[in-house]
Amino acid sequence: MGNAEWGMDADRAASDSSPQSPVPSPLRLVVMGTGPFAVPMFRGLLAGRHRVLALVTRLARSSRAGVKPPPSPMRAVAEGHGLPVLDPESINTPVAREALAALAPDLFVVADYGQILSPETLAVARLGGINLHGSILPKYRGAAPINWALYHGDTETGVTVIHMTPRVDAGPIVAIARTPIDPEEDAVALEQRLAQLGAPLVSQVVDQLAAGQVESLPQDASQACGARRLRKTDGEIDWSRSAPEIKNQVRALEPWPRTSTHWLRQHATPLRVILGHVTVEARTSDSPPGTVVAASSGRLVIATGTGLLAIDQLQPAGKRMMSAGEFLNGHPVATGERFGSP
RNA sequence: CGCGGGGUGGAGCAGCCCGGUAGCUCGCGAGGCUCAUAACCUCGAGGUCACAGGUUCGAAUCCUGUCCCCGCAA
Repeated sequence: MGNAEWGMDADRAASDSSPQSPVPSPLRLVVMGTGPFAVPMFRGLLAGRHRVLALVTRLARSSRAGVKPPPSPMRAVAEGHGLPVLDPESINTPVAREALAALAPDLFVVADYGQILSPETLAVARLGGINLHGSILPKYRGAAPINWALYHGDTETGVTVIHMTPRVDAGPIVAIARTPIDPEEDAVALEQRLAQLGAPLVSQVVDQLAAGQVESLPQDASQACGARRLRKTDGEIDWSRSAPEIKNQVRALEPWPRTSTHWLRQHATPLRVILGHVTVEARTSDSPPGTVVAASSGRLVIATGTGLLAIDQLQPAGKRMMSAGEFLNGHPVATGERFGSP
């Protein structure tokens, strides 16, 4: 359901060249993507038999004065293939739509792009658009599905390809793939894996579209939940949460905004530290949340609301990520001191 | 010219404001203690104090410039 129109369009596309041929005509694709999540999919399409006309990506802004922004991975791939790159401030202006229409695309293939396509923009492509999303929809609709899955301690996730509709991430499901989450996996690693998982899925769906053989399922809206964009403040540790919850937070918020707290040291201003790898301790303690219960022999252990959390790696403000041992060599943390918000 | 922190033996830091022969916690080497040890004790090696210039009798420390790292902000 929901693909009747598609099927007719795709049939027509196939019959344009050779009505009886088992190999339908290649589609004219415009890929939209910005982050690393979209790269494997992009490479897969470039290697496939369909025609990639252009990349649409978000405008690269300089992050620091006098320093060039790091080249976006998607842009680099496109330039490597001599593809045109469009980076409109907004994809939904008449000007941007004209530029897209000039390419006469059959299909938009979108992943980790950063802008929401209006119905008018979506209509520029003959078959509309498909989107690769980093969750098992309808769970975690929105900007940060991978992060929120980790944050909530999910043990399974996946990728979903949907037919794009005006409602964000709410379109009918065309393909889905699942994968278990490793308890130690962080958002960067999981995103890489999901990107790899999604790439062949997208190519397969594009092939099916070309052949007019797409089946889709509407999402069960009653099961939907959101995955809103991350905020800086999501990275602040509330030590009254449990040790496993804080560990999930640390895993989820890489590479941004990361998870941080402050060493509330005596006779000095609080020192902000970002947490790297942490371990949930089997022991428990009666100390109030945020209290240092061990700070020697290379081990830094903090009491949480439920359970103890060992900080294995941390990065003091202005410094690099270092082991707890290194940190303790230069910073006289004492048991009984507190970590928390200043 | 967005704001801020920092570059000191292999690691992490102090010293800098109030210039005067380099210190702490580790690591490393040798020896000792010990049934034994990542524990403890003693001794030791190892430093262009980011780089360049300036001020000074004398600069890690003050001044100027350069390079690099990081946090915030986008």
